[in-house]
Amino acid sequence: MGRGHMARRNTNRRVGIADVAEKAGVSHATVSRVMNGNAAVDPGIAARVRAAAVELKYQPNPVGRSLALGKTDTIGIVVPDLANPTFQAILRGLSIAAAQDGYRVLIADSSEVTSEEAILAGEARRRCDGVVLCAPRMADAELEELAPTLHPLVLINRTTIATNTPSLSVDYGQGIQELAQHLVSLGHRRLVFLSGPEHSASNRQRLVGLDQFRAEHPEIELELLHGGSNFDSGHESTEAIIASGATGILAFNDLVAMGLLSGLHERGIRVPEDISVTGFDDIPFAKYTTPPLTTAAVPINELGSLAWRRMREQIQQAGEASIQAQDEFSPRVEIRKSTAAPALRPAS
Amino acid sequence: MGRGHMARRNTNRRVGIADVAEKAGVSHATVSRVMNGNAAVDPGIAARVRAAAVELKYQPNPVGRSLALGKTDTIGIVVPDLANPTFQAILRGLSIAAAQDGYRVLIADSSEVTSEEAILAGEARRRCDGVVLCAPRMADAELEELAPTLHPLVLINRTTIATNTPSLSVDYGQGIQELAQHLVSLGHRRLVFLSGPEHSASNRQRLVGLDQFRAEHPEIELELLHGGSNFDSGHESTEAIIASGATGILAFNDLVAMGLLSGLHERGIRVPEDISVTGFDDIPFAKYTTPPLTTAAVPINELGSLAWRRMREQIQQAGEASIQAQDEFSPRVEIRKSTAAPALRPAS
DNA sequence: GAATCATGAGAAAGCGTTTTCTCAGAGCGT
DNA sequence: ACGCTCTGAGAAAACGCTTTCTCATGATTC
Repeated sequence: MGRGHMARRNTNRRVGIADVAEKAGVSHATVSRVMNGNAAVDPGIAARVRAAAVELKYQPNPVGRSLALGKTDTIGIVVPDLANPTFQAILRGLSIAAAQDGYRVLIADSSEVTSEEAILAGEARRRCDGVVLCAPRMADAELEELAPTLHPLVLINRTTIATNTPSLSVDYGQGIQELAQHLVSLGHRRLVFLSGPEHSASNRQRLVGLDQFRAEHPEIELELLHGGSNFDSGHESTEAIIASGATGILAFNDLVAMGLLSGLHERGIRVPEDISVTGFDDIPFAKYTTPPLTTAAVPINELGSLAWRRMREQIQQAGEASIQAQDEFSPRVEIRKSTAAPALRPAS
Repeated sequence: MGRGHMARRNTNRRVGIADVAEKAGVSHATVSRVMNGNAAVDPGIAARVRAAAVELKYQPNPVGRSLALGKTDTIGIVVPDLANPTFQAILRGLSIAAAQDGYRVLIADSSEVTSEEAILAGEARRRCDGVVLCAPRMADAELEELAPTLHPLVLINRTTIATNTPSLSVDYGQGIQELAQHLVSLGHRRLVFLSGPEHSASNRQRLVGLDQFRAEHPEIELELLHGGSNFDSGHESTEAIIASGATGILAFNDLVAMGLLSGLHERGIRVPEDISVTGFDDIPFAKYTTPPLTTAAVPINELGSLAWRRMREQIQQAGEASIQAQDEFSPRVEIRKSTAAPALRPAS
């Protein structure tokens, strides 16, 4: 009995707009108006409403708002691995920048499972006003197909052919060339590139950069060793690196370099006296390794905040489809102590 | 003209339940039923609906669902600083564990601004089904008052008096005692504790642990130096540490220890030959520093997943208020290479 | 003083779902 | 055959808010 079949629910219910309206003796429309300052409302009434609101500790339900407004004030980010400092930094920069504009970020960790990325991104998009996607291993075709469905979208380290999705990328090809150049100018003649995951887009970029390097430096011996993208894979490559006889090692990234550093240390190989090692990314820890790591610094903190700026641009100009910026960062070689001239030219 | 004043919107509209219903020739109620498998529905009709759904690529709008269901399948986490590996690890563990149960996580970084934490937590709570709160510096009174309003809540490294909010904490007091004990048993007699942020709850715990240690070891000289919680503060303390004349340093955490390590290295002080240094937390990088860091390992990956488990318990037993578990982890001392017997007993 | 206008508040539709309520029709027993 | 129960589908309410529409009231103007 009672008026509605759900009347009972109203006990222990969270305070809603209706409660405020009742207390202030106005309609909920008016409450909404004063809360959002949308239309002109009599100052006296407005004051009464506001008083009622604070007294009841009224806080608008964001889900209701979202449904009515068609926006969630939330953006999603999908990353392949939250354990990677690079993605941690992007997430952090994004979160802080977005927060400044009143947006929150929802995170989706694909745990390196490439096949899940598209699904996660889609789900995130439905819950959020936009998505920033880090999917280094997703196939180009899949990305191309997925991108338009995600629309407010910004890509990290990937680009699409269609020019309407902004992307931020790092010129890994140039960075790795500069690192190689650095080693060569120190006197190294035998290098090895300890490569990253096979299907990683950024690894491919490094590879083409190194091809170019080879073309320009035919005198340099540059070997390629397969590895992964984390500590352990760097550590596991220690023996192979030693066996290679190279004096200069280009590790896929800082994590790999650090794993390698620790492996070499265990084996009693001195860095940089016996072998020079470079990383990539300049994660916060890179300058605290022993020896401090020579690496290619990518402006990791800016990436996140710029990602947000690009996202915001899209959200604001909703509709008016325009060509989006494709930002590319040039890494800057950060010479520290893990590289030096090779001690003696080894017999070749 | 047209039927409603918003009819125009229906162009370029996302496909909704109504579209599926129309295509399948049923009511939207029926579509909902087959999508959720809630009530029995004729297999033939169900098939028709499902076909229509896939053909239109229908994906239910989560905001609509959330409003109707009163849940968002999302939990929030508020952390003081996403740059800290400890919180990164908690976030990661939480995110992965929650994802396994179909939940997502929304992140709120308070950027160390204690006064924002309560607000952020409140906002997060309104958007989510629960909140996990890391607020090491929030005043006890404020926490006590805030906790009930956040209800499905799990606290990290904080506890409340009211026994109905689960909390996960690390026994920092015990851990620091064991580290001190370790140094003493190596032969150190002059120690300094390089403390963390003044109002940090976990710092206070370390302090009481050390008081107890002092009581048990009146013969040991234990000085206290004020510091912070990150790399830089550890680095900045280098001179003070050297000046202290101590041979065994208990750093607030691994970050501080690493900063100190690098500062000592720059000054030519050898670790562990001249000075022994310990950290706390055992962040992933701790075993790759040079020398590898002796530290107290907290099961950082478990923290996140256990936080989710406790959260899930609360979400499931919604209503039936029961006493919640207060989990406490005992850190395990991880002896590596940054600690050793002091070279010579310095003149005292 | 009557007609016009501006102001501002309430009624109601709409956002996209789920779920209750209700009722038509089929199947069954007697 | 009649009425009964049962199955299953549609109508409509509900979730909590925003916003359009509408209309009353008081102010303004000729």
